[in-house]
Amino acid sequence: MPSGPPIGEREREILTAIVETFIATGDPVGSRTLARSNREGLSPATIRNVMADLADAGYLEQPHTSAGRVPSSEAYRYYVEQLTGKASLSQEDQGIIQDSLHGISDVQEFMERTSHVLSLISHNVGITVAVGGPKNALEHVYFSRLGDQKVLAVLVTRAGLVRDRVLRLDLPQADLDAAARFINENFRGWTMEAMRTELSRRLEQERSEYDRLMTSVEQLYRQGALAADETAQVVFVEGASNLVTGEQDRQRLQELLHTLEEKQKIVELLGAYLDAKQEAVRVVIGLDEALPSMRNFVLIGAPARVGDDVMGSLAVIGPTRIDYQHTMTAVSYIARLFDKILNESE
Amino acid sequence: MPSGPPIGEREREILTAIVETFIATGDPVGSRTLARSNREGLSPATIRNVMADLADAGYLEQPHTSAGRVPSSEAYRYYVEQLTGKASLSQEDQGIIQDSLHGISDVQEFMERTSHVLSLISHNVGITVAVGGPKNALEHVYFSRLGDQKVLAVLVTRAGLVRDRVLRLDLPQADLDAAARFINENFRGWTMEAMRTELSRRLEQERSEYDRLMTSVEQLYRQGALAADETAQVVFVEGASNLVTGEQDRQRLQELLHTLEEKQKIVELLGAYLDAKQEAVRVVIGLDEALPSMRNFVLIGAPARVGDDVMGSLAVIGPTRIDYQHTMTAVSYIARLFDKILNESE
DNA sequence: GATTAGCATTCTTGAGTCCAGAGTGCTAAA
DNA sequence: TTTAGCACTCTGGACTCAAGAATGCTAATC
Repeated sequence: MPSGPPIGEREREILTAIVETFIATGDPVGSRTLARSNREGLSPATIRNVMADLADAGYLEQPHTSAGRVPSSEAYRYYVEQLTGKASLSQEDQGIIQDSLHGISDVQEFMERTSHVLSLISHNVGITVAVGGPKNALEHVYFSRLGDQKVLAVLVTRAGLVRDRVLRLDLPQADLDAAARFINENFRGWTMEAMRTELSRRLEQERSEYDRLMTSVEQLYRQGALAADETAQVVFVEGASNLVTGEQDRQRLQELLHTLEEKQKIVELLGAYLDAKQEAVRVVIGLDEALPSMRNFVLIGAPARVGDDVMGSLAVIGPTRIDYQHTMTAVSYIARLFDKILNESE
Repeated sequence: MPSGPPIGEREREILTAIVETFIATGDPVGSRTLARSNREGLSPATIRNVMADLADAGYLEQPHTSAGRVPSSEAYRYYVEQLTGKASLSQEDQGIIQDSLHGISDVQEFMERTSHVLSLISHNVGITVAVGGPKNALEHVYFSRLGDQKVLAVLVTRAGLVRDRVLRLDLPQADLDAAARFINENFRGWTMEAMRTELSRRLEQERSEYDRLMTSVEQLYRQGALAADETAQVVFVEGASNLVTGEQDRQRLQELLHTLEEKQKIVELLGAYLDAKQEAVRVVIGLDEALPSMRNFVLIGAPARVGDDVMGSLAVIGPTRIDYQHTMTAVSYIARLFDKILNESE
């Protein structure tokens, strides 16, 4: 689809104008409208010619014969690419962000609020994911006997993520302490994955010569005290109601909202598109490959990092008709803030 | 509105039939339709007379002159009241519930899944709230130094709720341990509210003779390590997308979804209507008094308790046109299951 | 050769009309 | 007390119609 002759200056300008007008109004844009708002006084006819070329090249689409043109995914990609990225956030937006995120030192709390803030200032869906996957480094564990048969297991990752669970176990506190000490001394700094593998190996190997300690550890392990699978990720999705205005088709709206409720899918989506390596804001146009219900939607996201550690991702999901410049600026601003605020305390 | 002559047997029967037909079809129901499905062969005309009476008494409303009748809130209340409550859950639903909730010992996890299950089997919005308010009894606290300037504070309530926060503080682990010991020894079993009051009193009083211990405690206190305000409640809302089908008005749908995103409002709503004392399932018809956007919506909820402790609430929110019998049965079933499963381990 | 004016043509959209269908209320008969 | 009959009301879908917005093409113009 992204074929055809290379785009010249005039084509570029007109394409940009079309994208911007369409984003602003939502209506297919015609040659006449365009001619009016054009700086150089090009006539509608000329513009029509250019538009025909752009359509041939796959940048424009026509809902029906006598409607204006609508940008294709390819057009949005092109548009985003040529954005300068120099824009800065309005005073007002900066205020909203500062007010909500100031003075937070808890990663999860930061992420929860961030998803909210993102949805507020983008008027779309704000999403944050705190990575809780097997790649995380273990900081320490803590076990505490609660009732007759209950044990509280708290697991802290180096990234500052805390996961707690109440297990059904009946072990004296002394044994729990011993088990915690054992794990903390042996596995601090290991990835969850490696820790689990090694632990399971040792449990297997030493099965014959089990002592009290290993019995406790095994029980805790079996009960999932050290679980850190994909499902352990923490996801915040906020602002789904913002989509009601945009999506006309009832059926599709429902599917859309339903998809957003499936946290697991969202994690996969972000995981697939936002790899941790790349630094800056990333724009993915056309999410339907990953999620069919997300046709005509885009993802604008950035990794959330503190220093060199990736703690998760921040993103906005919205229709292709989203305000790219503004949203990109906001996402990038918050991503930087994330680093800054949480770094202060390191 | 709920006035007029007492309802006789025939009226009762017809009113019930109207409510049930309306719930099933969603269309205003007319005398003709009703006459067809009526056991005793009453003629449309007779039914019309009864309907006129019921309308006078405030049980029926008319969208416009020549449409059928629609049940009023009063009619739903009456309908719910005369439900036998004897119905039992289908095998299939029981299966779904058991599969999702089996073997969970963590209150929060149970609640999270429950909200999902409730939305699944009611085809509406499932809501659970774990009480985290000031009335909760403290079980114990635990502090752990994380990094240079970070402290993890874990607070466990007697109800089994765990709340963790990372604070920005720089205290050696020894001091943290001392502070935790102090709080655990002095305040275990106190309500959060009482604990906070007493603590703040002592801090005030002994300000002059501060020792190392009290300094640590004060710092922790100030940083919110012991916070347990309303906002600390944990709320799970699931299945909002189910409302898309039901609500026709775009504007209202948006408001509705927006309201459901405001967790705080939801907590208040449940708090206002589901007082902990009453045992069984409660049905509240007409939520617009509390939340204007919830006109034409009902709440079907029950307290979530383990033994005598109230841990929160379970509820379904849906349109007045909800399947009352089924939803009530489901809510009550899960409420009992909650007690049963979590009690096993006490 | 690039640009533009002119024009026939296509397609959407909203307004207006019309009619069948469903339901009501009332009166009079059973 | 119940029911049949009937005039009347209101909605909603089908249809038509005209205005408006765009287009593509051809021929004239710079």
